[in-house]
Amino acid sequence: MFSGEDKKTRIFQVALELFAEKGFANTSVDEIVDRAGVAKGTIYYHFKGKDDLFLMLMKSGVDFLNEAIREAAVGESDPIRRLDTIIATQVRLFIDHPDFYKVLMSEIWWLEARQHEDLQKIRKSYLSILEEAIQAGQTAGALRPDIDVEMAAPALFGLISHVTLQVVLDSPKPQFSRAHRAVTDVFLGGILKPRA
Amino acid sequence: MFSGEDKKTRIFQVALELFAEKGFANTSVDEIVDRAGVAKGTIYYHFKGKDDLFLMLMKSGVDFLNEAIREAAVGESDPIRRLDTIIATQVRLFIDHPDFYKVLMSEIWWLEARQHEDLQKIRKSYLSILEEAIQAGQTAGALRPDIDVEMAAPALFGLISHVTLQVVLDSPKPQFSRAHRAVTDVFLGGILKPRA
Amino acid sequence: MFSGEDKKTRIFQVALELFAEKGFANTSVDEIVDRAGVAKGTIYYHFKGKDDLFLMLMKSGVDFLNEAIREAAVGESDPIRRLDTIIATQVRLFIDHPDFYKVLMSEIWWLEARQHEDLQKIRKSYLSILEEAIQAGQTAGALRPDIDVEMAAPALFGLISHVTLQVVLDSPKPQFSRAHRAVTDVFLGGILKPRA
Amino acid sequence: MFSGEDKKTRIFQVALELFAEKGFANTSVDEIVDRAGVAKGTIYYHFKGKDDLFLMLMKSGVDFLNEAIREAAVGESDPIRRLDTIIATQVRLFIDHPDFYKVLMSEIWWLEARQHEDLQKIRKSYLSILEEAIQAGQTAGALRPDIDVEMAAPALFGLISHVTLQVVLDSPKPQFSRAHRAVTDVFLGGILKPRA
DNA sequence: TATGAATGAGACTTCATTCAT
DNA sequence: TATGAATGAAGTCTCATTCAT
Repeated sequence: MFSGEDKKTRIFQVALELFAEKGFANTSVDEIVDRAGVAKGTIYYHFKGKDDLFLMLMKSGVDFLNEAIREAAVGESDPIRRLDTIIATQVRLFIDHPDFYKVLMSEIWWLEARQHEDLQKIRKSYLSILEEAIQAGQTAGALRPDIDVEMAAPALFGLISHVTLQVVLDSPKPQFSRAHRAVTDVFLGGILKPRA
Repeated sequence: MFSGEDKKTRIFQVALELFAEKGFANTSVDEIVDRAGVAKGTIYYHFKGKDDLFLMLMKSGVDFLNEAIREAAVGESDPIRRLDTIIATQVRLFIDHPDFYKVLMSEIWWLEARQHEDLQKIRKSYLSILEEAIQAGQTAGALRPDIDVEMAAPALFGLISHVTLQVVLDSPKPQFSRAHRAVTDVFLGGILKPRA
Repeated sequence: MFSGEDKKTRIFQVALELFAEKGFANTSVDEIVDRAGVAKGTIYYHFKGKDDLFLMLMKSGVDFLNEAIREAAVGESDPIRRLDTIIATQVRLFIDHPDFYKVLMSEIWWLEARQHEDLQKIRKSYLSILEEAIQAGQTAGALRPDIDVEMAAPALFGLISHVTLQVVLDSPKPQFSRAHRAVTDVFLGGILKPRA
Repeated sequence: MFSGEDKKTRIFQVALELFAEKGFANTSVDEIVDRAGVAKGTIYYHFKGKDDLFLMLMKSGVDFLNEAIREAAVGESDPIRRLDTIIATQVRLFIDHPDFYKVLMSEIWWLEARQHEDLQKIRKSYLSILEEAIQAGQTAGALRPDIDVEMAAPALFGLISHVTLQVVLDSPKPQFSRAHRAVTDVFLGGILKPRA
């Protein structure tokens, strides 16, 4: 016997699982209800529809990410350490919740084309967090002054997500430290050998 | 009246357009034939089905990319300049064919889950080109020895694709040079201010 | 907080409103409870189901109509004035409760096909009131002897309902007198110019 | 083996039958395809959906009615005979196609509430044919000058439809002449005994 | 007397695919 | 080489109804 919140939560979890396994479009409502062990109507009692369920899922995930990053960065006054903390937090989340980010990364390309203005906004708000942190570092004189800040934010995002994807695909027990090091090495230091 | 090859080509172009606009799953065969101005059966005369059309599309695109990169890199013996050439080529292709890469970037996350073993192979072969180039640079002593080469390849890929996406989204006339500079700046030099 | 009777009454009113706005089949129980401000179960506490609610609604409406007509006609001994009174009463009711009659007029065509035997009976009983009144007038020699009485009753009903519908559709403040005059003019006198 | 037109026609006929038997809302697409002996998709190949099928049905029926009336009335210069011809034509059509008119009469009440602006227009255009004919008779001095022409048209329509309904319900072999006589008797002459 | 989460049958619709021409 | 009417499995969603509280 489950309370109402339990069933809604179960649907949430199962939907995320399935979307991550097969993608949004290839997951049917039937599959969700089968695996969740609820009746078909229950989905439609709790959500407006499949799209709505997806939107809620993404929203709550991105909100969580934003919150986590803000929280992690709040104590850091040193700009570089703040940036590093943000990176670490995000890598950690990607590795802990690969399902979610797989779905997000896949669907992010169609955000404009649909009615997902909400998510679109959230994406921008997320990028702007990165942007601010980079900007702050630049203003403080810790980062190269010629860096194109507007580009650096999506660069960091792409970097993190693909490195983490690789790590997740490679090993059953994904290593946080390897991914984290790879990202910071490349992003902060570049791959070039520093000239003496 | 079109010759057979014309119709097949048209279907190819239109399919790519639509997949890029709405995603693979959200594009129906009806839409493709409508916009292409051919009859429904024509698709099935030229391709085994929708999946086959998609696969052909991706295959020809990635083959083209590989070929272009190989061609561009062939004359360069200096490892850093070779890497830069590869980056430039890829940024150029991303900007010239955003439709194709949007689709590719979206579907890349499901490669394992489906019957896309072919594409999976192609992805690996592509990453290995990057990997080799980086490895060569490292061996030659031009790159930092502590770089995690296996991670650097996907890192570069994510970096390029997201920076280019940003550039494409931002302006109707996407600027190659800005994207290229951003990628090389970050990837090669990192964002940290070099210590004097 | 409403007493039980209040809620039942509210459901009645709201259901009639909605059935009139959108038809029986296009009105969902959810809509009724939403607009009535009661919980879903409450409908099923007070009524056996949606059909039952509908039946009760129609029944009470037709009963009311019959009662009103009987009451109005009771004092009239002159057959023509009695007929006129019946017409006036019905026109008045149609105009005062357009919602109800809209629903009735729409559903009347399916009486046979469904389980609405009750309503079917009621319809016949209603038509027979008209028939009796016409018959009485004919017997008394006030009406043309060649009138087909069995046809005249539905004729009158159709006449009244459609004239009233027109009046209701035409103006926000439907005019009783215009509708009444039109019906009696046509029904009693016909539209032909009397021969001198 | 049926040609394409045959299947579409079959769907048309069967849909009308079923809508007349059970009403629009109570007829499922499954029932239509079952009785028509076609596949489910065939409906959606020929029509946009169930609503569209219904609309087409009503449209073609009302068009036919309008055309028939116009054709019948065209030769008649005498206003009263023209009116009588119109009535006769309509009664004839009602009796010959009771299915269609049952559906029309039932759904006509919800025309405003839906997207049926087309049908709404058609209804008005139909009423205006009646109105013109009545107006012409009045202008020619053949009809009572005090008749409210705007009301007389819906009056005639309601009269015809309900009288015909009665005739159809009463007997398996509906009698045209009885219905026709009843309508003209009432509408033209009224039921009052002419004063000497 | 009243509630509302949960149900599941069944509704409408989509769509990749086939096949006779 | 090309067509397009036809298909039917599978999809999303609605909704009257139930039941534990």
